[in-house]
Amino acid sequence: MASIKDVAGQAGVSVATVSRVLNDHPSVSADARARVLAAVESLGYRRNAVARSLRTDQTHTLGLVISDVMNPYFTELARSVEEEARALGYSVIIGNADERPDLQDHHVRNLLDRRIDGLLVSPTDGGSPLMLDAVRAGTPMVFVDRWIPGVEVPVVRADGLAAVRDLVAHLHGLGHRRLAIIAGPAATTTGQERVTAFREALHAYGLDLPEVYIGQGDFQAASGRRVTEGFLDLPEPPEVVFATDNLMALGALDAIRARGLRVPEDIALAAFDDIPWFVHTDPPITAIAQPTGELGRAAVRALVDRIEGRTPESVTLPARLVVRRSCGEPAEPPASPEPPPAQSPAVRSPVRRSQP
Amino acid sequence: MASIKDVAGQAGVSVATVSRVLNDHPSVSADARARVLAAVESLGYRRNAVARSLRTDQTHTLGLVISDVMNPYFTELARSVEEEARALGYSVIIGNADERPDLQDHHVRNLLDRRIDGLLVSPTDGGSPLMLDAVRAGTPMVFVDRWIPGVEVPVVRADGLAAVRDLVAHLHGLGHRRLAIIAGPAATTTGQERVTAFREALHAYGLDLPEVYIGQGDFQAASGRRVTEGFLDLPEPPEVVFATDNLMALGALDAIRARGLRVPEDIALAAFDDIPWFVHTDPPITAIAQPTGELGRAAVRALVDRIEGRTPESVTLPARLVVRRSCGEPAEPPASPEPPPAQSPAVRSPVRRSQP
DNA sequence: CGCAAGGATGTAATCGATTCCATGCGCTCA
DNA sequence: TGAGCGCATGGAATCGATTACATCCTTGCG
Repeated sequence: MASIKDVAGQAGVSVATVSRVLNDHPSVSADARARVLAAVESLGYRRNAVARSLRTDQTHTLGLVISDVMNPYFTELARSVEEEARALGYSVIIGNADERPDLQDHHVRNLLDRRIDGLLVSPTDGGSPLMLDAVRAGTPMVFVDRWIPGVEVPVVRADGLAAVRDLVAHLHGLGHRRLAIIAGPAATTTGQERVTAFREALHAYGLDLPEVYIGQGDFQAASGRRVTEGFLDLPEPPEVVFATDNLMALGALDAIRARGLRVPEDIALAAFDDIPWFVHTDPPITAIAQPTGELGRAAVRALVDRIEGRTPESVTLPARLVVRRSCGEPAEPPASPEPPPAQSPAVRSPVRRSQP
Repeated sequence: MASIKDVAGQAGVSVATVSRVLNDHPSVSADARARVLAAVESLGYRRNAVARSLRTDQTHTLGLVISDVMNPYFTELARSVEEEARALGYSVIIGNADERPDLQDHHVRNLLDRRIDGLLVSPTDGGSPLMLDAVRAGTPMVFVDRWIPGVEVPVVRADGLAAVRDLVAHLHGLGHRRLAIIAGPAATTTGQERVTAFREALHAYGLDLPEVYIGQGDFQAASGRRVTEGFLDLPEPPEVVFATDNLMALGALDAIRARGLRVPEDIALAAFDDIPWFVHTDPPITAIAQPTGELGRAAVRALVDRIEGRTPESVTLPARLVVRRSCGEPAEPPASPEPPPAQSPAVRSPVRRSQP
């Protein structure tokens, strides 16, 4: 492949001049510029990003370590991250951790070795020494969706508190009293928060969240299936299962279907994370929707701010409830719930599909 | 960040020796090796992949340019590609072309600039000059799923011919006679092939595929919706809609639902590409399943073969029909179809997992 | 007319590795 | 005992860019 030297030779100038043309340095004569450009064209020269990165110590690349690519939520996140990064002149290398801390470490190490300019992480666990070291060493980093407490890194995430309250209000309004939850890994912030939010919302209605109604999942479909089977085997099974991510909801649906039970007649189902498919499942699933695209874009902006020397703040965007049929009752007018926290009315707008 | 020089200083040896230790060159005394390793440890040294790549002219990175990340089929493909690549010591940079030739070019250019060792592409169109140049210049390349005719590049793909025949047999057996298809872009091989296969299979049953029953889609959900609406507006609407990818099937389902029609009672639906969600839609969708994971792995192996100097062959794996309820009739025993081409009985075996 | 200012250009150092070549040393073997 | 071999090691070139510094030339102004 042609190098800058070849171009210089062909154009009859020095490599310095070629480099200046390539970087639009002002101090180049029109004549020289034209000759260089011609040479570039005729040789089909393309700048070697590797050499350039070595010299400038910038790769114009962002690393994104995601918990699970097969999860549509993260896929959408990845997509918006790439789009925004591209708009800002960066490329993105995606690492799929598959909810495994060891894989997460593998990718972080790999990305660091490649000298990416900054790292976007949705941590699978409480943070390995490797990641903490990277933060300490000053690697620009931003957490998305999940984060690691006590680490000085901006966090871009959705706040589901109000939406979970709306969900509980909705469920309570439909007459449900025995509500169960499929939790995510305790090592993840989202895993914990969602359970806490759910429990508190229940308390507000004088309801309890007994231990047997808390199933330990891992954000994967199989665990949703397993936990749901456990619920169904209980002497007094719950009336509602709330899966804290979309894959576990899918697993729950599997398990329920396998027993020959119907949703929502025999048992209701709700999920955290809304995805296009939820409109088409049988029945359509009531879910808490995150502003995924917005999150991805905000995360990239924060990271790039950090890379370019500014000091970004954490960003928290609200999630919202999308009511469908999986909890009983056709989706229709709010019928604002009765008792306690009447703040934040349930939003029922259709699922957004376009992007801003 | 510590460099090899720092390590050399700390260990009291030359950089050459450090490099030898790092690359396990045999000619290093146990003593020197130990001192280097200790220095590496104490400095937390990590090899700079950028510098290394510049010198060795290898990045140990594969580029994957995919037509659409939001399509679960491609997501799964990407995942398996990354897994196999990792197993072989390569990283993967994914570029999402979003079915847009310009974006595809952007990514190819970017990846080439980054001097990736090889490129995996599922082309969005007939091939831009850029891509053809790259091939001519000797960039190791492999096409996955789709390909560009006339270009000397190995292709790893699924053959849906037999499965499409099985599908038509199934539909015919259910009494359907007016079958329509939502085609993909004519610029893609898969877009054309699937229509051709469908038409021929229909012919075998003495059926015709009239122009009005061929809708032009673009592999995105919106086009599936639009085309399906067109079909439903016809004086004589089809009895079956066959969407040639899963997103267009989703769009078709949308459109059908929006008219208040039922699947399969009012109109049947089938799709190319099977995805986990099809089990849970209402009704579960009959689809042609590709051995996606296997395709991804085979593609990586072929590409790495090519990179390491061997000369890989193209690989074609069979797709298979998965019957569900969306075409009528509960899914049950094959009930081998009656009339013509009795060859290639519907394959219902589990997905093959072994490699050639 | 002479000198300073500043534009255009080239030379060479540099980034962090890898690797060829030369050197020094200890051994073996004739 | 000395020639020769091979191992361990260091020096220095190299990959392809960027960029500080030096140099030369052209202008403008006093």
